Amino acid sequence: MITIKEIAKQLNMSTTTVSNVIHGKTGEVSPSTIKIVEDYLKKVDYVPNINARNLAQNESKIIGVALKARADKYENLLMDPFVSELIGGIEESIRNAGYFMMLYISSDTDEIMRHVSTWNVDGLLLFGMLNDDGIRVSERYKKPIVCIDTYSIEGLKHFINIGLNDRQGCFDMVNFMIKQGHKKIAFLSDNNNGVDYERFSGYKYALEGNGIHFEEDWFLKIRPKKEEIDASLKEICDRASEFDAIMCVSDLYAVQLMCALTDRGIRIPEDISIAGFDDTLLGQLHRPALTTVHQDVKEKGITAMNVLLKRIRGEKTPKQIQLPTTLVIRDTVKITQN
Amino acid sequence: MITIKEIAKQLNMSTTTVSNVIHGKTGEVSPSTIKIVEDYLKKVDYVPNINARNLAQNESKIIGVALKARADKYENLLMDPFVSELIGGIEESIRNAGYFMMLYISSDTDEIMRHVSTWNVDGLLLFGMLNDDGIRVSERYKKPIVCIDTYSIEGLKHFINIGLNDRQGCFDMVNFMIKQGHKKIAFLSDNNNGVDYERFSGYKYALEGNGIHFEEDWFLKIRPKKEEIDASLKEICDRASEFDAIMCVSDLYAVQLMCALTDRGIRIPEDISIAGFDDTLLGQLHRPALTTVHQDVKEKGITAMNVLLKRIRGEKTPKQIQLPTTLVIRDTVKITQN
DNA sequence: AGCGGTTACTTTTGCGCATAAGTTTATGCT
DNA sequence: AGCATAAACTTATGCGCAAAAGTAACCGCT
Repeated sequence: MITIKEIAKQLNMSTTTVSNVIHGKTGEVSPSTIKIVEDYLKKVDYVPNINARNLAQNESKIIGVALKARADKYENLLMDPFVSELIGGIEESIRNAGYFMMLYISSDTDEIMRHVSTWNVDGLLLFGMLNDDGIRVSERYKKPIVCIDTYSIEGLKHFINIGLNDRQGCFDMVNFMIKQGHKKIAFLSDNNNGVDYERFSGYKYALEGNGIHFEEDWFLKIRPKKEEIDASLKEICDRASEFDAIMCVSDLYAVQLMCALTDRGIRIPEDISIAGFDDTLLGQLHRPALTTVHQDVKEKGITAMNVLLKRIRGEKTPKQIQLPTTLVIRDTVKITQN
Repeated sequence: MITIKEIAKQLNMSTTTVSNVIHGKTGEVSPSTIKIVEDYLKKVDYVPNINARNLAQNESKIIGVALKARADKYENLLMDPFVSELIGGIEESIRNAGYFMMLYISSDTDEIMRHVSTWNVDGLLLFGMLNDDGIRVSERYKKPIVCIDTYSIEGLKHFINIGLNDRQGCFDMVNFMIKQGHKKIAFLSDNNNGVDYERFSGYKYALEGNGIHFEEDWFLKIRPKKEEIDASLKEICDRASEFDAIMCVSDLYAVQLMCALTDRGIRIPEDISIAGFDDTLLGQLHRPALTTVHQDVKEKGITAMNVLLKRIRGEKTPKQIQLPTTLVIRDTVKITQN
């Protein structure tokens, strides 16, 4: 690996001159020298040593992207098309901005924050809730942090959040279902926090707004662990006849549920209607095609990165951005002709 | 960010002593001093500056993971569940080994190699074919490179490859279909190189081995671009009646095709049988559930990383590893009872 | 001639760390 | 006592780069 020093020696000049050419400080160097240096740089295919550069400049040009995997949820967070689509959008933005992406998947916020500090990354994108302990650790990390989909009170206090109008999205969908004559609508989720809680709230408001009384046991709790999911889905299927429809907190669950229902001969949407949330490939490529709440995942990733980059450059940004949702009516919610 | 120098000053000792404690060189420091330093380190939560460390040691503890996106194929490679599952496996291995993952998605091999050199990454994992130009550039990069799923002659000559018995997998599946009475079996793919070619070969061998003559127009070429895929799928559906079955080069295409067929009232497997390849979530969560060739994607990622790590440590490894496939018989290939 | 200012450089310093080389003190051994 | 040696340190150097500070030559102007 050739260094500036070596180049300077070969060309009989100082390292500063070479460095100036590299950084396009044309005012400092004569045109003829510039030419000489540039030609030589090209000839030897000079590549700067990033560690040296970062050490000297105290920056890293790295954006940390931390996915807080919930150990109980999936073996691999990336298995959810929602997450991989998000990462795709983020990666693209990072690259376009001339930064690099350090992908970090862990369930240990502390570990994440430690790594981020170690690497001196210029900014951090957090996906998944931060517990209060994690927030405490992150206090020490002085660079910008942008969260995606956080509803943690502490998190919102400390960080910028790029979110979604989750409540509204679910509200709209449940309203739509009610308008189609559905009354007994269950809600399927694996927990009652953060995003899931918001969506649940939207669901509940829609019920109440239409004079439908929400029964506690309409909240269908799914256990997502690999070894439990089948049993969990079975329980839910067994209760399917109690409901007109099930509002699922994500496409992934909606599709898993539909498979389980179909396997038991329960027809969608004739016997029961299903709605999802996220509008991922999984729902698009299912038959019947999933009626779902669309969010622009890629846009979310891009927005988050743009905000982060602005903060890195010291510009002001809103503290909170909520992206809109739209309904995508396909074939899993029974339509009433009128 | 506290530095070793500062710590040394506070404790009235030399930086070397502090450094020695950090690196566990207990032979060089008295137990009492170790205690003092360790306590202080914990107290101030010392985090080493990675750039300085790497500069001094000439290493980076970064593993580059480069996905060569084919610009024509998907907007986002990560959209394919196969890819995201692979990344998940790789990330886990990298983290367990105490390294970091720099994810890089690009269609420009040159750009990738340049970045890799810049960052002085300790090793590189390449997914997607390398053109000869890319290989030329990579010559300059002196550290280990492991490819995943490469069949490029030049690539195989220069790098380690972790692959799959693609040919055998397809051969087995087509044989199975023939045994179930299928005769006119088409092959669906978007190109005729690398992995796709291998799978195609397996398909062809199986036909020939069973005395079925392969007609050129049994190769169904799909155009994966977003704006063309629907038209492309339509053309294929229009020819569906010509075939007993379609062997698809990937689950993604298989599922897309099934949707297109279903939408046209063509029943699977009654009217036509479909088989996929990869065994991703997409096929598992489709109904009818996709009959497909299974590969352990996560295992592939882990294997690739392990080989790479061995090479980084200077250990010997095989130049080529081929993972096995197994058939997963579900519901999209019509079964003949006998 | 003498001065300010500009151009085109070079020398020097320091980023934070690891480590080779050097120093001092204590310990063991004959 | 004298000397080798080990233990427990410190000092000094360099990784490759960026940038502050320094220098030397020259130009135009009064």
